[in-house]
Amino acid sequence: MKITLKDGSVKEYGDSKSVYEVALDISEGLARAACAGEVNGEVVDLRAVLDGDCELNILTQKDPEGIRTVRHTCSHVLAEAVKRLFPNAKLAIGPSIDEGFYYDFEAEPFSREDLDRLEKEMKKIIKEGNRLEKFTLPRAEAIQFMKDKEEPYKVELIEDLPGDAEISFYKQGEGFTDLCAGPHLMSTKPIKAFKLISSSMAYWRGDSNKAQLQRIYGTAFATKDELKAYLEHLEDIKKRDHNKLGREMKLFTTVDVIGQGLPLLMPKGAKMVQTMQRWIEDLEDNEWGYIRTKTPLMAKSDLYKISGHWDHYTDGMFVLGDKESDKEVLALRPMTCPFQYYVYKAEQHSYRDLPLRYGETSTLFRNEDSGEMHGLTRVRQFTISEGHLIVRPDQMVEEFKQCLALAKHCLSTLGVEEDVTYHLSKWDPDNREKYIGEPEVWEETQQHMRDIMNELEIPYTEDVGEAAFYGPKIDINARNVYGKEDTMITIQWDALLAAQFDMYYIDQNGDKVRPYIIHRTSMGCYERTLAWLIEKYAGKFPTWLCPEQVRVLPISDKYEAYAAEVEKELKANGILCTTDNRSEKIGYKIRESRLEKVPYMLVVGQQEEADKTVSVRSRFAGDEGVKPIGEFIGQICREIRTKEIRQEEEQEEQQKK
RNA sequence: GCCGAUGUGGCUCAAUUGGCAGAGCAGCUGAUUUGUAAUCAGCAGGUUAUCGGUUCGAGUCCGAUCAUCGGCUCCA
Repeated sequence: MKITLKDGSVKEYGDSKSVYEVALDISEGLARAACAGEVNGEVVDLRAVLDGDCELNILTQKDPEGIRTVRHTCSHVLAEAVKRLFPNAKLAIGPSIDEGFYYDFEAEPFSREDLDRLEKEMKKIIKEGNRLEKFTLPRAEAIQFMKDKEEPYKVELIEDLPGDAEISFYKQGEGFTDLCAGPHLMSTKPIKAFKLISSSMAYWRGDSNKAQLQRIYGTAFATKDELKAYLEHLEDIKKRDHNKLGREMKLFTTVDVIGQGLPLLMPKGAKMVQTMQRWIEDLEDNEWGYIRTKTPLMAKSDLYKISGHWDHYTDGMFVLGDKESDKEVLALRPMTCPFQYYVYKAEQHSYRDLPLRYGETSTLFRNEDSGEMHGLTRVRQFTISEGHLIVRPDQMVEEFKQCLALAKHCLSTLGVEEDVTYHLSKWDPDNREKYIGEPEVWEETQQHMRDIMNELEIPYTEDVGEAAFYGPKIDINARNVYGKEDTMITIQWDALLAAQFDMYYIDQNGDKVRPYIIHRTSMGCYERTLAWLIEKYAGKFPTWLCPEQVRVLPISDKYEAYAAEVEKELKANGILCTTDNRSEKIGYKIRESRLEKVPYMLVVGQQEEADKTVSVRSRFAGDEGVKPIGEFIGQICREIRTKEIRQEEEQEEQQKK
């Protein structure tokens, strides 16, 4: 047998070699191999060639499916190691995931030392290099097989499979056999580089009423270098974690006695939020036809009873007073919708008035479960660029599109347009009590939203059961540094709540007609967006967002007066500016300014004072030379006005000791 | 909410088996007056998250509370 690999290299095997042996040989060199090759002069997919004989797909570890297979096999090696060291552990499930794999066990919690021991045992197993052999059993026999092994979770898994299913197993050497659909490597040997990352608790089948299992996370790569790079990458992204960097940069903090999920924005963080808020409010009002409202942060329970939140959402609300009593009960608002509806209802509206686009910078309160709080991304109080559009049905599609366009504009201005995914969040027809309204309305609305997305050529996924209780929505999600997704922006289609609140307009014929409503945000909530920006830019924000845009650095106190003059002139132009008047060397001041990621430093000394110039040093280009003050002001004002995102200088960051 | 880990000056971290809470950076004071990533010296700063317990003695051991972090979404 002669195999020509994609890279042109040729491998020859004697006829006595089985396909298994050939495949194994190639799989050992997976990093170099390719999944397509030539066998005896004919181009074939090696997967297909080998499938028939031993089921294993030959894949390169570089192709995503290949490395998945390696990781999946690695999770079974972990399972074997756990059974060797902790014979009483029960096996649950062990899939490969985006950046690695995990396996759930019923066992005592694993410590880091346990993980280290398990890693050693896994290395041993890999060295033994046992062949993985697949076999199948009819369902009844499979159940008995796992019963004999005293693996109740596996029994449960098999019991959930259809009655006529052939259940597949992998025998991994003499000591260990696991239930698995495959595919797997044919041997444990090609696992060249792996690492157990962490352990934690997970519920059996993700259900908090079911057993608590111990989950071990790990990862595997084709080569040791790739693993090393990945682990370094993990260290690296920790440095831009908003929860660490945001505190270091004094953007926010938390205080024990204030409480969970209630971060304090420090002056620099507050300034950034103010910058964004002013931008969004002016943008919406001046360019996108919005009008502003300012409504209360709390209301009587009566309001939430009308909106449906009292029935659907009380667990998530802060209720002031005794819910059971007859006395007046207030609740902090978890959303602004009904408040703005009453603004609408306070006047009578003609069809000519519509659409009405109400915007509000609105602070909301949501009583998240105590374990859910995280930095600035999951909090109990937050402020959102919220808005509700009251729209005639015939205007709905166009207005919805405009909301998407505004959201995209905000994202691209912030420089994060490429980092998001779009999701059509649908209702769940099998869980109807969670939603109000008729199935036909839901299906029709969802189809409208599909049409809009397709017309705008925005790629999106459809997520069942993620809708609001009153309507489907488009969610725009972003990943944090750890790859976890959060919703940044949401635009919701609501054909139902207007009836709930008896909202109407008068049409051409003088009849009362129900409007439709769009609930939307343009750039999401300020706290979460700030967190996202911290991670996106690793704290090196575009100048327009920086809480300190310029720092004036006099060479010595002889030039304090001139520095003050420069600062005054910058501030008169709306530039956020400070002066470092300490009696330190210029190098020290520059170092500190760099570490605090201030975009522009203006060094001033004798020469500058004499010529009325500034010596510009920036985060983007290093030394930008000496310029007249007016020229620098013109340049930075333009950069701020256009919200330019200048390319960062390629320079080794010196680390703080 | 649940499981686990963690909690020592503003920050980063020390403190043998329970035995005098310590350093660097930051801060303050003084000296220095500096030309593009760290000038020198001195001083001050802590009820070891909070509350309780064990002990002659607790940062260290035990319990509770609070907070922070990881996980509870990926389904043989």
